[in-house]
Order: sequence, then C-alpha cells, then structure tokens
Amino acid sequence: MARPREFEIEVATQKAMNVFWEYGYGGASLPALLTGMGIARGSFYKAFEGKKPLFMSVLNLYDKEAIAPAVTLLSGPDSLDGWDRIKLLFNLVSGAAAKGDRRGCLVCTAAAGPAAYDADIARAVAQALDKMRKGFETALGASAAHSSMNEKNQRAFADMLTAQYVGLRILARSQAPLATLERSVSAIDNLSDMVT
Amino acid sequence: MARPREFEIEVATQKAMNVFWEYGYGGASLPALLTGMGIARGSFYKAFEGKKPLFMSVLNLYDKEAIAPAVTLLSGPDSLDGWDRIKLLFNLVSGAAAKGDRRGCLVCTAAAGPAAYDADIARAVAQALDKMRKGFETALGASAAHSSMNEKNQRAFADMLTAQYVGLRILARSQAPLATLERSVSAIDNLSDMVT
DNA sequence: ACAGTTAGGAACCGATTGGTACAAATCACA
DNA sequence: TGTGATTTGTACCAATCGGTTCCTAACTGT
Repeated sequence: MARPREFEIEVATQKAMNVFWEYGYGGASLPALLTGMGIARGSFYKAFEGKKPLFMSVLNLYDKEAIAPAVTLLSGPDSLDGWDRIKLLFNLVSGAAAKGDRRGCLVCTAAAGPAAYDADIARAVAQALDKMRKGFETALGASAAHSSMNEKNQRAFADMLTAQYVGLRILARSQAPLATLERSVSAIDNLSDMVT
Repeated sequence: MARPREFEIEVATQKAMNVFWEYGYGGASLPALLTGMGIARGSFYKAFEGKKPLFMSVLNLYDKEAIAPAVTLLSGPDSLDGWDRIKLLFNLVSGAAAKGDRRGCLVCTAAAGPAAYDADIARAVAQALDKMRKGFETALGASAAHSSMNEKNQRAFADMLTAQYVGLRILARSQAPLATLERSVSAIDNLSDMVT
C-alpha cells in the first residue's frame, strides 16, 4: 500500500554496528554511519530515530552477536572443564588481536566513553558486562579446580575476570604490542594451576 | 621588555589536565578547556600550540603526577612486601571510586579513545602503561611469595596485572556498581594466597 | 489508471567544532 | 614619555555536528 523500504532494518543495523565498533560512539559521525549503512539521511531518520536510539539497538545486537556467544562458550559444553572454557575465551581475545582485529569490544569501548555521561548507555553496558560476569561464574562452577571455592570468592573471582576481559580489550584497541596481550593471556592460563 | 603573561603555563596545564581527565580527549571542547584553564582563546594559542599538543603535555604531566607515584608505591618501600604493595595499589583504586572519584585513569581512557586512531597518543599511552607494568614487575620481585617465579612468568603476571588495572579504571569510569569494583579488588587480594 | 501512502534524497537548519586574525591593552626599557 | 614587544580578548573563519523539511519517486490496493 506504499513504497517498500529498499533495505532491511536488521542488515542496516548490523552495518551500523560495524561502524560504531570501529570508531566508537562519539567517533562515528552521521555521514560515516550513512555511508557504512548504505542509506541516505532521509531513510535513516525514517527507519531509526536518531544516532543514540540506533546505538542502543546496536548495543542490543552486539549483545546477541558477541556477548551471548561468549557467555554460551563459558556456560558449556560440559565436556570441557570450566576453567578451560575461560582460558579458551581469553585466548580467542588475544587471537583476534593477532589476526589484526584491533577494534576491541564495542561494549568495553562504550564503557570507557559515553557510559561516563549517558545513563542509558551506562545501564546497557552494565547489563552486558554482568552477563559476562555470570558466564565466568558459571564456568568457575564447572571447573574441577574452582567449584569448591566458597560462593563469595567465586563471585569476586568472576568480577575480577570481567575486569580482566575489559582491560584486555581496551589494550587491544589502544594498539598495545601484541606480545603484551599474549603474555597477559598466558598469565591467565597459568592461573589455572594456581588459583583454586 | 614586553607584556608579561597573566597566568602560569604549569598551572594552566594542570587545570587542563582536570578537564581532560573528566571529559576525555574528544569530549573536552575548546570552550570547556578555556573555561577550566581560566584563560581566553588568544592566550591559549599563544601559550600552547593547539588542543592535541596540549593533550600531549597533559599526558606528560599525568605521567608525573599519577603514574610515577603509583610506580613509586609499587617499587618501595622495602619494609612493605611486594605483593602487599600491589594489593595496596588496587585498594587505592577502588577506594578512589568509593570516595566518588569516577574519572578513572586519564591514560586508560585515552587508551580506549584516541589511541585507537592517533599514533602519538598511542605511543604515550603505551609508555605510561609500560611504566606501570615495570612497577608491577618490581613489586613481584620484592614479593616473598612471587620472587621465585621464573622471569617469564613474572613478566606475564605483571602484564596481566596491568590489564587488570586498566579494566578496573575503565569500569570505574563506566559507573559500574561500586561493589563490583570492590569484589574485583578483593579477588586480587585473595590471589596473594594462591598465585605463587 | 488512479488514489493513497511511504521511502528516498537533497537542501537546509542552528549549533558547535578547532583554529586564525587583529586591534587594544599592558608591560620593560630607553 | 615615548617606543618596541608581547599578551589579551574579541570577532571571525570554514568545516562539521546531529537533525529537520519537503519535494519527488516508487510502490500497493482499488
């Protein structure tokens, strides 16, 4: 009953995610977003409500496409020991940097940026990171070496690993030497023999 | 033989540091900087060369006023065990957040922001963080529980602690719940009993 | 074929960005 | 008391920011 949209919202949001991921929220200008999304200004404001609402959608999408898989990895499979899952996750992080991916983590970059002055973004960031934290907690519970820790210490350890994850991803984005990232991860690997 | 400057470069740089610290590099607008520094545009461009050169000076000042003291804490005194110094540092970090200081660390915020696309800033950030890393390494060498670690593992552990520091300071800036920061630090405290 | 409805895209908006130009004010020295 | 040197502050600059307006193009149901 009217002219159909020439693009798909989800595809455009996905492309917007890539732009935000590379440039950050503040660094992604509207023209850059439009180019990356392959649409014009008019279509943009028709389909979305503006830059920030789009970013909130992007955060939601990133949660589905990046956070959730990480949490899934940490939560299973049962055939893999919990601590091995954690080691695997951190090795994937340094591995991504080794392959040249220096974008870091969209949520972590947002944490260091707009979350400081925007309550909505801060809330979304906190929720995403809390999922990571729960993932670490689940993995620790499924670790032969750590499942006997008392609940309080397990929770604290999960928080620490979350902070470690954030730090690593920020360092990756800051162009830190690859060796630095890999040594940090190797130290995590070694912790497996020590922290029980 | 000419009109004297009505302000002191160092004091103005100090004030600029506070503005950058609170708003970040990109978030600190020139008017905001001028207001914070208490000078006018003309004086600014006479005394400094622009926003980015000023920021480089600010990074240098931050290195002196915040990084160096932290490294000093990690490097001594000998009366305090190395690991206790590390614990103290992390407790100071969560303690600052508890007192309402949510600015995080200027260098860490820069790592997540302009360091991604500005090589000069990335270099300065990497240098500052490497000082922290060396501080951690020194402290580990002065720790009864860790001084016997082999050099490679000690280095990796120091890198890991640096990433932990960055993560914590970013989380503090992101308005993360204080309890999260404090649990992370308590986990570091507990590591002392475990990682040897 | 036509009416109704929506998407597309360019022109435009005021506000703000970092940076420059220049005249007036203020000093030191003769 | 000039005179030369330098700072100061204002006016101004082009460029860019995110966002709005509005006309045209394109499609669907009748």
